[in-house]
Amino acid sequence: MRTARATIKDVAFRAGVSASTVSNVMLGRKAATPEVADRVREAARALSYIADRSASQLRSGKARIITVLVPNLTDPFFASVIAELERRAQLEGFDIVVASSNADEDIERTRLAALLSWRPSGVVVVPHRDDFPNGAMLDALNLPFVVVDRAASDLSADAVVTANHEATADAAAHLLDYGHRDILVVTSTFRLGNIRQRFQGVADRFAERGLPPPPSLQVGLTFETVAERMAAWLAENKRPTAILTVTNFVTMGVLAHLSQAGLSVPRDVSLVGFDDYPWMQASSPALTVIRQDVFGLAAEAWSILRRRMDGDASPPCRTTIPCRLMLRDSVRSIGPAVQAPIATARGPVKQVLIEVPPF
Amino acid sequence: MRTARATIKDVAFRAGVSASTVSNVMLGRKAATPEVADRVREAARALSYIADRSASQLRSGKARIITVLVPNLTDPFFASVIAELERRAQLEGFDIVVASSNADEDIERTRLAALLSWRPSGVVVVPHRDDFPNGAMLDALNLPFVVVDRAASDLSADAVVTANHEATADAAAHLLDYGHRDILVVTSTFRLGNIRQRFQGVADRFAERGLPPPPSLQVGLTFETVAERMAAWLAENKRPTAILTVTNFVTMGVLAHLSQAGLSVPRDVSLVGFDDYPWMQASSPALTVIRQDVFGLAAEAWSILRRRMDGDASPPCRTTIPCRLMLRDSVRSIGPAVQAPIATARGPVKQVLIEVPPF
DNA sequence: TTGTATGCGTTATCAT
DNA sequence: ATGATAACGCATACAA
Repeated sequence: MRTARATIKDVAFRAGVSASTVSNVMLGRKAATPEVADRVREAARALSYIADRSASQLRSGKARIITVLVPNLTDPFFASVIAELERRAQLEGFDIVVASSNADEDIERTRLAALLSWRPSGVVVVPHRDDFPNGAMLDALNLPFVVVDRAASDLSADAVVTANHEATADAAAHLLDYGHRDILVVTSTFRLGNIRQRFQGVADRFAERGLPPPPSLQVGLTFETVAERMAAWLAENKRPTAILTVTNFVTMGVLAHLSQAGLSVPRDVSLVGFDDYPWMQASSPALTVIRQDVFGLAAEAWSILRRRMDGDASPPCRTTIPCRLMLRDSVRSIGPAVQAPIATARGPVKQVLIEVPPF
Repeated sequence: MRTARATIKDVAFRAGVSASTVSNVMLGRKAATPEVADRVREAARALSYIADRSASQLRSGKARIITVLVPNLTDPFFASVIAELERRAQLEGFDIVVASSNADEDIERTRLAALLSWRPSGVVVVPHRDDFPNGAMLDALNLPFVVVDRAASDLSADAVVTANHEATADAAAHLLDYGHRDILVVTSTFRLGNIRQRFQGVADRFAERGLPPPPSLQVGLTFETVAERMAAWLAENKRPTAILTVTNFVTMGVLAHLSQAGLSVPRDVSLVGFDDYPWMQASSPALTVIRQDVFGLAAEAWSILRRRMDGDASPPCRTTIPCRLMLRDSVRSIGPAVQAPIATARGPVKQVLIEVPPF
């Protein structure tokens, strides 16, 4: 039961017109006699005609494809960015091709090459390293592309990044205001510049208050190592009064360890997490977190891409998207001098539930 | 600084051979003199040649594209399925085009049409309804496709689904064994067959034990409504001793409400969640959950797709992937007669941490 | 307003 | 083993 796919010629034949008329009608490029147009559309419908993109793209040179490359597709941060890009792309008739690099240089290069074979209109990349050596491939093709989330400050490419330094500085101030001095900053790895910035934000705020930088701990990139490293660190060091985690993934790992170790938040230790996903409010207590503006990141990336696709050739630009500290219940006030009582601190921040699209 | 993209002819010219030879060398289809092959590869490298998919596909008729359509890309369940499909596709040189339907019939149809214009080798769909009316489009094209997660039992298409009924029946047995009789089943919506099955699993296990079906609550599809409906229900009904949630999303919402309401798990109410993501272990206490085998679902979907792409024309098949009840700490034993003490119940289930790929 | 002719970049066929 | 040629399905320029 082979059902040969209808081509433009089949439609033309059935409608009793030429292929170019069908093309014009389907694309709405030229005015056609209403009656002819109807016949064409009727024939197309009857044959379930769907234009072949390969042919269309080959001929027109226009792709309407955005390719997205991220380290992995399971991290909710990257998944959210893709979701928002797809939503915007859909509105303007672009399709999204996704690929993951598994944080590997070679895979990243290979995948990028595969994505480029699509002749996409634009590319969005979250590189596995913030110097993005594979970016040269994109530069050489003079192709609109945006680097998201991980971009060295001297990277010569359009970039959209989170206000890492500010965000953690704010969080540090919050912890200091609540009387915390023994703070542990738990990071994934300092090989990533954005992670270094997040630590630096804390250190700088500490310095402003005349304090030495807090200790930091790198727990690596796999979930298993987090609990392990946390346990080892806590065995050798005095337990801090507060922990600041700098990725959603580390936040999960640290919480899992605390839970296993029978430590309660915020009774035994206060916590400020990173990123804001629904589960962080499902957590008991609801977590005080640094909310990255994922929509803002994706929106800006899309906006830049659109500009470049429209021919904008101005120098590379870098946009920094601010975060917001969501005050909830995982930080408790300790010590005598609380500069910012809970009621006040909560004031400016709306305790909205995160909106989740229907599914 | 326009950098014209190198075509196969450019490579051929530079290597001093014909386009056919370049094609043969690049695709490794015919044997070529090693020296010639090297010259071709060298030229290709020098020109950063990447074959144009459109042209290649148009001529060869082979696409190496899998398109995936899901209700939304933010739900971790769908995101995980896509991640695993991408991983497998990558290994065999397929690319993934993704799209979301926003759980809307019309968008689903439109997106499906857009995806089909790629002439994909295969399609994976999580339809917005389990009767999947838009599946006719795929049938008509005689295109390999697999329906995942939501598939009416009489759906005439390859389908991979979770063992919904079994899974919740097991969970119900667990709760009953721990002495719970007042159980509330919180669902998203009974419009979905898989959700109805999940409730039915509980009801049937109750019936086996001579008990009437437990109450159920539909909390809808947006995060806001969950807390609202939960609050309303609890205001009018006696608090159950245990809650069973049947999606990861509902689990989050219920936990968020319990946290807001100051109710502690499992002290005030026991909970069995659905799906198993890292945050469920980060939760305090670690949640007892029904783990859907996302990898299994994706692996089977891929396997079917491969078979169909290889020409298998046997009748549609439906595969049911079993779940696993992960016993952790959110269910407490109540009442006098505990049939299965914690130590025993924990025995067969390894308390492994979920492996998360590096990012 | 509609039709004819051409070519996009590649691969398949066939000839050498 | 390599090359010449044609054709995939469509959109465009131009002719009618």
